[in-house]
Amino acid sequence: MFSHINNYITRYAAFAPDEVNLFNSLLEQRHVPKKTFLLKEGEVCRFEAYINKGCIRSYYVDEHGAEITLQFAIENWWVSDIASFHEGKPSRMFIETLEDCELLLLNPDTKEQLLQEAPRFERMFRLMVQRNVSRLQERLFQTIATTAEQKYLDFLERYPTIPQRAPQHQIASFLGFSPEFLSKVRTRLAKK
Amino acid sequence: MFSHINNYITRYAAFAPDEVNLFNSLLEQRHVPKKTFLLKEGEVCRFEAYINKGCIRSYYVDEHGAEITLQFAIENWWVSDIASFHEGKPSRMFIETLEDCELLLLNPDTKEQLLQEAPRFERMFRLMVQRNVSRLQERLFQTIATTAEQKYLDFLERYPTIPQRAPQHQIASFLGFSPEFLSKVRTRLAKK
DNA sequence: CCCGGCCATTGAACTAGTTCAAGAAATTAC
DNA sequence: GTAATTTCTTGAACTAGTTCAATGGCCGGG
Repeated sequence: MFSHINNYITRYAAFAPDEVNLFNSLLEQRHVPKKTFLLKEGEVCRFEAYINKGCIRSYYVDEHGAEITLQFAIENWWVSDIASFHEGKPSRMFIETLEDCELLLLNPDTKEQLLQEAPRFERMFRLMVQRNVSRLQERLFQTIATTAEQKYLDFLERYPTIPQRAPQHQIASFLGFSPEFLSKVRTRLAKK
Repeated sequence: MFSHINNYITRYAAFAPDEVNLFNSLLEQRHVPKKTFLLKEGEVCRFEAYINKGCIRSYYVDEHGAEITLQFAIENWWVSDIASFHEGKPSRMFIETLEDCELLLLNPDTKEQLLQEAPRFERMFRLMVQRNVSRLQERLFQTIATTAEQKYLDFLERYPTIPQRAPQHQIASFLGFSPEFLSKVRTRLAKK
C-alpha cells in the first residue's frame, strides 16, 4: 500500500525509517468510486490526496457555467486545493474522480502533526510545491504563446495516458479552447 | 535596511531573534540600476531576490521573438527562477529591472546554510511558494476564462502601481494579448 | 535644444478560435 | 438488448483578437 508513496518521498529527501513509519501511520487510506466529488466549490478542502491508483480532475466553473480544467492527476501525484486547505477558506474549485481511485490522505491535523514531529517533511513539501510552480509557469507561458494545435501535441506527449482516461471536452477545457475546436484540430492532424 | 524583510518573514512564521540575525547576515545587499538584466535565458539563476525598493519584470521570449511577461515584482516581493535556482539548470527566462532597485539576495549556498541552521525557514519558504501556486492557478484560470477587457480591469485593481512603472506593451504581454489590442481596449473603456 | 529611438494609437484586412445547431457514434443504465 | 445520455464531429456564421503599416507623441542622451 505504501510502497509507491514511500518511493515518492525519498526522491525529495532522505528519511529515517521511523519518519517513514510516522508518515505512513498518519495517512488515511480511502477507496473512492469513479465520478465522486472529493471537493465542491464553496466547501473547505480538508485533504491532500496522494493517488495510488486512479485518475482525478480538478476544475473551475466560470460565470457562464463553463468548466476550466486545472489539473489531471494520476498515479503518483497529489491533488488538493492548497489555498483552501491551508487557510481554511472555501474553495473555488471542484475535484472529481474520473476512475475508481485508491487514495492516501492527509488532513490539516495529520499534516501539521507530521511536520511537527518530523520537520524534515517541510522540505519535501516545499520542493513538491516548487515543482508545481515551475509546471504552472510553463503552462501559463504555453497557454499564452502557442496555437491550439501545438498545445494539443504537447499535451499528448506530456500526458500520454489521459486521452484514454478523460473525455475530449475535458482535455479541451484543460488546453483552453472549445471542444468543437479540438475536434477540428484532431481531424486536421489526422489528415497529415 | 532589513525592517521590511523582517516584517515580511514574521508574517509567515515566528522567528527567534538569532534566527532573524542569521537570516539578515546571510543576505547580500545590492543596488542595481534600471534596465539591468539580473538573469538572461540560458544562464543559471543564482539568486532569490527580495525587493526592498524598485520594480522588476521577468519574462519569456517565444520562438517568434515575442515577449511573454511572467511577473511584475515590486517592493516586498521575491523574484527568481525557482527551477533554475534549485536544480542548477539553465533558465528559459529573462529577469530585468524596470527601475533602480535595492535588493536583498540569497544564493544557493546561503539559502542552504540558512535552512540547515534555522530549519524553521523551510516552513516560511514553503508557505511563500504555496501562495505563489494559488496566484498562478488563479491567473491561469483568468487567462483562459475571461476577455481582454476583464483581464485589464482586474489587472488595474490588483496591480495599481504597475501602469505608472511599466510600459503598456509589457502589460499587454503579461495579460496575454497584443499591445495594439490593449490600446483599443483602453480607448473603448475611456469612452464609457 | 534637437535628434533618434522607443511607445502608444488608429484603421483596415485578416485569422484563429467560438458559437450554435444538427446528426452520428459511443457509453451507460436498466 | 434497448433506451437514454453523453460524447464527438461537421459545417456555417460569427467575433475577439492579430497583424501590418502609418502617424504622432514623448522621453532620454548628447
